[in-house]
Amino acid sequence: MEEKESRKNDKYEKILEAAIKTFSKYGYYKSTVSQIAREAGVADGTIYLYFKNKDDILKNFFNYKAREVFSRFKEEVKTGKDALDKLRRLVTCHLRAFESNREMAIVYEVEARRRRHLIDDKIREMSNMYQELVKEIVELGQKENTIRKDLSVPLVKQLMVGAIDEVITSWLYSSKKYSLSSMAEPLIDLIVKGIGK
Amino acid sequence: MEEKESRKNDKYEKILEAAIKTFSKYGYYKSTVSQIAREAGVADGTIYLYFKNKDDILKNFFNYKAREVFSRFKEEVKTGKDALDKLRRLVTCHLRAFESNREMAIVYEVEARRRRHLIDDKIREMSNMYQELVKEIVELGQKENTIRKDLSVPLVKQLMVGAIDEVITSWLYSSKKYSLSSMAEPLIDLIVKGIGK
Amino acid sequence: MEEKESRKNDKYEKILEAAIKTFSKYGYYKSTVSQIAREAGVADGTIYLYFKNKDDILKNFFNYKAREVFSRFKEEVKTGKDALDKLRRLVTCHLRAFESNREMAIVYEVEARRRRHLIDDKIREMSNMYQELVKEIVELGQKENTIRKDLSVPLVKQLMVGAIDEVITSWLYSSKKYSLSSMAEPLIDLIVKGIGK
Amino acid sequence: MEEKESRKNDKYEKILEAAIKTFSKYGYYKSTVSQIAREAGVADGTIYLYFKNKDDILKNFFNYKAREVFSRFKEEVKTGKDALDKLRRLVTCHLRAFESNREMAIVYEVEARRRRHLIDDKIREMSNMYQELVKEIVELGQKENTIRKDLSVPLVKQLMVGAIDEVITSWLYSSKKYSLSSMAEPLIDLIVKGIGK
DNA sequence: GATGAATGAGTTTTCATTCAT
DNA sequence: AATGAATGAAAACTCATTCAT
Repeated sequence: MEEKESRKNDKYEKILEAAIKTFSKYGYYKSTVSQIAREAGVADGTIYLYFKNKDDILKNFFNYKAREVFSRFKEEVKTGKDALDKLRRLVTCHLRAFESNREMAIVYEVEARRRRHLIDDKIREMSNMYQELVKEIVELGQKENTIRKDLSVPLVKQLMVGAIDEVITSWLYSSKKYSLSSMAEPLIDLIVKGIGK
Repeated sequence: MEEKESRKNDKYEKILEAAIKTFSKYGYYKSTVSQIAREAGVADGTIYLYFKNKDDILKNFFNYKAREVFSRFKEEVKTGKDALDKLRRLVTCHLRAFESNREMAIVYEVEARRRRHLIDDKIREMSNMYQELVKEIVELGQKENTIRKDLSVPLVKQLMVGAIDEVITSWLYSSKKYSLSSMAEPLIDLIVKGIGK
Repeated sequence: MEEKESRKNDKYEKILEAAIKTFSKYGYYKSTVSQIAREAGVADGTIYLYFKNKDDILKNFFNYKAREVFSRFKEEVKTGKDALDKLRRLVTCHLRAFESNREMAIVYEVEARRRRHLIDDKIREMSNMYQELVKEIVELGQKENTIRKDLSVPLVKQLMVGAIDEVITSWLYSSKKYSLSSMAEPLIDLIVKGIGK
Repeated sequence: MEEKESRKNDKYEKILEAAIKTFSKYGYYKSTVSQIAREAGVADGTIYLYFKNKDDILKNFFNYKAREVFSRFKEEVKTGKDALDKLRRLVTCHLRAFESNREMAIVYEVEARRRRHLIDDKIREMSNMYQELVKEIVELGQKENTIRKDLSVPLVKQLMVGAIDEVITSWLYSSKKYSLSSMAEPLIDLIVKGIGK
């Protein structure tokens, strides 16, 4: 039973990994179900035993793959001892996660973040979850008096999320001569202190 | 003669506007050429008199529509009397432009920014052009001593571009109870001073 | 009036020549009306002032261009003093005509001869006209006692027409290191004496 | 297993037969893929499981259908005991084959023979193969002293191929009151002895 | 569960033809 | 007569999805 369960999981994951690989290479619309099946080493029809349809594969990417990564973010934030430490840990962990899984990063950045309105509620919720983390940090920092009080929490959220995404995207399409995680410290410094003198 | 010229332009623009409207509503891939034609009030075949193919419509969006907006940015930056003024003008102008043309904003954010590698050189060039503006401002500010010197110009570029895009995207998918341009001042403040105390 | 007539003819012919050139290069179906118009130096619509439709251009090729050539054949046959002389003249004239107008030859061989059933009666009639010439020669030769009597006239017709066409077609697609008209004498010799000893 | 194999072949052949039927009726260009699918009793898309595209169907006709016929010709020529016997067998076999498969005959004569330059190498090779047979016979006859030596082999080839094709084509578009194979003997007689007295 | 052949709706694109100027 | 922009019907082809084995 246990074994059967894990077998099942095995195929579910294999298809999901294949999909990520394919989506990251050709984009969602130009990827065909057959391509994914071939990449996963299963028959076309098998995909429909694990997913409702093509769209559902993308949705599952978030529920399964991304949720896994995101929960690590949560963990890191929980571990941090104060707001700035939490912030440092979140950004570092985020960049490291995306650096070590480039294909996932591409699918997330290209196919999901920008399509919030088109996609499923689950995905939006996923996206919001991240933003909640940021909110948490900001509010804690304000209590701790390490973060300015005269600022709109949602805006800070947007600044951080936007900056991090842009750093990731730039790295994705660069020739990758630098490591993504090496950007963490300078980025945090910038977010905290600003560009002004 | 004058009239004929404007008529001709008329149809090119009409199709382009219809395409932007359609792309912004359904996304590039889910929009059909027939839909665009109907929206533009022309026959399907007419589209191919003005554009090589569906892809070419998107490319033209940048060359024609976006380039127009971007050159306004350039103008604003040129007008600013110092780095911080230039910065303020750029951000304000950017938010205003996207606020007044929501459909263009969606197509730009969703279909282009995230697809840099897939799309035409012209578009990449377009995208770079913006980043050059930011670079210009930063370097001027460093000379004027209003912007910190211990920072990587590309990273600042990423922070700013990312933050602005995120602010726009959030607004696009919000219920729009606030004006986008009202975000300019607080955003600039944040970028300049940071979140720290 | 006369001049206007000839002007008209001028454009009619120009289009026809352009069509032959185009058809010979790309084949009837892959040639577009626009291509023909461009080649002829007229507007697309102008073609429809001189021809009912695309098909009609092909039909006119036979009525006008080919008929002209074919009437020369008739002339030659009339001039010949006996059956074998007529035969020699016909074959020689035929090969010369097609040699000097390769494009017409291609259109005739490829687009017409093999499509007898698909095409207009006029074309079939055209095609038959040639075969009538052969018949005339054969029957005269039989009277003159220079051509065997124990043979079916239609079959001889087929032998000759088939052989001549094949010689032309082979030449058309050869590297043309030999002249087509040089094949006349050997071919006639073969038709008259056969291959047997 | 055996059955599955034959089933598979079944559909490939069914489509091919349907295509030949359709091509012979309307010509290659006026035949649509949908027509062929309907005729074959399959869905449009199914065609693309067995053939790369419409063109590929025509190419397969030669590789599969015609090659089969042509190899029978080879067999017959091999069987003949001397040049004239080989000749008789070839011509008779050729006419019989085309008589019993009229649709194939039309496609071969109309769509292929005249398009040698446009079509696939395979087809040209096919066409050459036949001409090689003729060459073989002629050269043997010259050794045996039953065929004249003062003649160009390529020209004889053209005479024969041209004549046979013409006899077939004439029959195809006739009301078919005579059998095609009945033309074999008179045709051979003509080729061997010529029309002269 | 797994397969993959078959489906057919849906899409892009072409091009002969028309018609207002 | 001449133009050429506009039309829209028609065609090839793709691919997500189904279902008999």
